[in-house]
Amino acid sequence: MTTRVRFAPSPTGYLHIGSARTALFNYLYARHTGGKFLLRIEDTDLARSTEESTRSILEGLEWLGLRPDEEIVFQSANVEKHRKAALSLLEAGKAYRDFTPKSEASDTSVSVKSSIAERARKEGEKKNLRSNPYRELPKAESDERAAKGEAFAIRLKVPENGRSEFLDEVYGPQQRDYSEIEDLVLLRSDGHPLYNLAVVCDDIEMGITHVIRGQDHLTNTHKQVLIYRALGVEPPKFAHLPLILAPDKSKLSKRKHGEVVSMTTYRDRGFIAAAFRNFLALLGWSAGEEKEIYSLEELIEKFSLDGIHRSNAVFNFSESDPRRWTDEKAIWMNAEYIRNMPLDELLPLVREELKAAKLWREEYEDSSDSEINGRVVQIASSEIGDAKWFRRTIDLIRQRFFTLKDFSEQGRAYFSEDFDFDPAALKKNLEKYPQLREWLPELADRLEERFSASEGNTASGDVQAASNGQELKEIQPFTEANIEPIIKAFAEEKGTKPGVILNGARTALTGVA
RNA sequence: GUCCGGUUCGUCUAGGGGUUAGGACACCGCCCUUUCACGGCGGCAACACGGGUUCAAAUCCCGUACCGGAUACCA
Repeated sequence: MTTRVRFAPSPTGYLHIGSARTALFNYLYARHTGGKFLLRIEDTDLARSTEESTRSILEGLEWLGLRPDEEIVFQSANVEKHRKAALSLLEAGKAYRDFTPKSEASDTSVSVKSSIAERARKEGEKKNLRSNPYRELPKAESDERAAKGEAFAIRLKVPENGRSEFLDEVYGPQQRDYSEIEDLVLLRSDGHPLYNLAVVCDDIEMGITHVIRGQDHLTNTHKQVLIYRALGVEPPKFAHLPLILAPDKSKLSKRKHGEVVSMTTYRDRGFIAAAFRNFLALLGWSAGEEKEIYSLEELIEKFSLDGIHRSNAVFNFSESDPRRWTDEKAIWMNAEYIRNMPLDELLPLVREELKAAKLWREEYEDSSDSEINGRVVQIASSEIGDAKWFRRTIDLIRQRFFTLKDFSEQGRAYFSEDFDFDPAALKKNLEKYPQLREWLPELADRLEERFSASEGNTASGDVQAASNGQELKEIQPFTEANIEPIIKAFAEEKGTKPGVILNGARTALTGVA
């Protein structure tokens, strides 16, 4: 039997980091086992679900490269089936009608969650989960009241004695006494199916073999197993994932922590999808080796359920420090990808970034330059063509960048005359040495003289150089190796350190430190 | 409250009876570069606590503490 897993978000907001990781793990597991990765949008909570959320989630998954293998299932399309399932359970005597009027939601000033916790605490020990007066109502009477139009919810009849058990692929054997599980509502009094029922029905229908989801569902699983059994279906395997926590160890939430938990934030702030995916994979899972950078292929090959942790992971960021707006390891990993990924994969991403920043020029297009090797500093694009120049420039400056945004911000001066000077850089590299005001233009003239692009003086000019003996100096290319001695000599001549010249030039030319 | 889960450097983690407890990020230092960055080398830094079991416990068992999750006619 082939593995079938699913990612089942509810569209009540953008794609959250924790959800994204759940999706990723499902995807990796499916690929690793040669199975299918499915997507189901759990949009049955009409009040909270929005189309925009659905779109945002899809976008996030798309960005991460997690495309479902089959048609997306919208849970709301299946409510009729869910209803039927509840009714069949009722018919079979495995569920009962509860005619208790629906209690009004308590005051809205407190969050729903805490008010529920509060109530649970109050009810405390004396609770008896089998005390519902309608649980043992004779069928005839129940039918009659229903026929008369009295509203009812359908509750699952949880056995009085015994315990629920299942084996979690991550957390091991799980058990829960039935006395701890309430007769959960399957169908609301307005006929609306509830989460646990809907999930089970859909997972059955979709042929799900492994349910991989957040650990916050661990206790739900007992209820769901009960529903599977009542329906006469063998439950799938379950694997629960540790949660991702905020630095204060609270559950990472959209409401509380804002955009740092949203997938789209990372896309919009210049992250490489592969880098972020790599980072996410290592949050709560490990291949058990001393390695951090994994290609998607490697992740798929090495992924296994028993590499998943049992303890929650903290996603480390600081709300007050803009430099640590997200986990520093994620930023580092992104920089690592920017520096080391094949240039041809980076170029299109940089192009998009520059386009967004209105710095893109069509002349940069088509830059298939195979002969690039080493660091050729080519200042003038006129000498080698814009496309080639672009390619080399990106390859040069990517060494110091962390996100794609840096190409249009820190690196703006490479693509536009209109750029800002970093005040700190100005102070440190230019104002400190007033003589630079004369030195730099002088140096520029000297370099110009030396490397001026007259007759065939291009990057590949060394061919000519070789055949031209003593004229060598005149036609050397403008490379790091060739500039260096000139700068050194210049510095010496002016009685200063090359660093002063170099730093000053960099800041004057690019605006950055 | 009750039930369930968890606890190795600040953070992500390896290790699951005998290790100088390993790696990564961050931080610090040195080297490279008479520049920034990259890179290289090194440093700081952890087994929550208390009892067992054992020749030997970070590792197995019990308890405590702390953290988290769940407890809804939400998902």
